[in-house]
Amino acid sequence: MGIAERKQEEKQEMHKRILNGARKIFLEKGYEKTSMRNIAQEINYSPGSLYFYFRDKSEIFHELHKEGFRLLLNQLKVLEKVGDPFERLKASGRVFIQFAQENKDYYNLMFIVDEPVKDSLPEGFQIGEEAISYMQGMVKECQQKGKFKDMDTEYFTFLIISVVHGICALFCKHRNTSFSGKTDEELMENGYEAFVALLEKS
Amino acid sequence: MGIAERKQEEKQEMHKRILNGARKIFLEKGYEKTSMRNIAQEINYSPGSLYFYFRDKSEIFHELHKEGFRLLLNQLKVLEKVGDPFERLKASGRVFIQFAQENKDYYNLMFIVDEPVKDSLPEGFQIGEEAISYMQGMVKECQQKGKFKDMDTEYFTFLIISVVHGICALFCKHRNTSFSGKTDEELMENGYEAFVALLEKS
DNA sequence: TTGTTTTGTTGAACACTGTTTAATAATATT
DNA sequence: AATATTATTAAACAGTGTTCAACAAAACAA
Repeated sequence: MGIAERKQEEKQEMHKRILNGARKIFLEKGYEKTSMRNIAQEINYSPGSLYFYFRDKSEIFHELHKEGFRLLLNQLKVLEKVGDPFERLKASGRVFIQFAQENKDYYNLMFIVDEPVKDSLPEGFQIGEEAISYMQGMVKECQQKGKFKDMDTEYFTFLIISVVHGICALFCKHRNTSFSGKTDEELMENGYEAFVALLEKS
Repeated sequence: MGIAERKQEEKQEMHKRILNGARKIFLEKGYEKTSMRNIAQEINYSPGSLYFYFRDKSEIFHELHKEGFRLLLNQLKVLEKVGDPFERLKASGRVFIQFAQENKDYYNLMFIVDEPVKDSLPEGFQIGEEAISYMQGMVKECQQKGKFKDMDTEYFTFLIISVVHGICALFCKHRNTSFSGKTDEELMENGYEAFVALLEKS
């Protein structure tokens, strides 16, 4: 069955080619302002053909959604070596914020834009749940070492996620231009360090 | 000039009528899924007529955007009587979170949806800046009373805003379903209280 | 009360959108 | 070589925001 095999490979190549074109346009113009015709034109295809490879526009988007999660998780992975859970926790936040800074559009696609959430939760959320239990695990480790002892694990985890996401979300929406002189990056990093300082006192 | 006066009043009435129809549809279906034709139909008008009163769809939206801010500020206003700045600060966060819970769609319009941000900042942002300096004032008051003494005022203010917004943003996007059993409201309130606990230790 | 100008309102049109589909071309199977 | 499968396309459909020429209504001037 060499032919069917080659066929499948060709199909996968086309799949990739569409995704590459779509990624470029999506990250350039955002979800709403990207049209199927834009994507098709980018790779010199007819708009209708896209529907041979993807059910609809949101399916293309979700593929990139997952891509973003893989990217982020890879960056978080290097922290596995950090032995002390509190240090690892603090560093995770920094990595997360850095990811948002360097991949603002991905961050938007992953955590803010909600257009194609629709009915069935996208697979990205499965990874999202993993990420949450990963965080919760770290918090628990910290607590076993005496940190945040009087805190409820779940609520505290939720708080930490909220802090980091809040910082990134404000950044992604440029909702933080009202602070004198300081750049977005300064605000984010020092705002986070202020939180770390609170944690350290706890 | 009694006639011109009446004319202006009539125009304002039409303005309001459009806004009322638009509010209903916007809060029902969100920004993207609301069309000018939807709004026109709601008030039995022709779509083109809307453009006699508003430059475009986003201008209608911004009017409601401002409306949301006025609503929120009114709710925050009752806290003026709270003498102790730290108590006032803590209560402000609770009020803010409650506002998001009770006006999820407004919150989306005000702080998350970015479709019509476009070029010139909407007037809502002027109010936003006021809100920020209001927060910063509270933090300063706290610091004068000995709280958060070793913290940078601006970064610390930014952190507080990030925490509260993060909690609300996760809620508005239903990105917090991965916590066992707990309802959204429980998570938000107890997550925030966990933060308050951190502040109190500081 | 005329005629004129200003103010509102409308339907039709334009250029776009996501998506479907019938026709067609290209390829694989028999 | 004939048939069946797979891939591609242009055209069409119903929707979008927005513009505009035509038209009606009211206000003003004579």
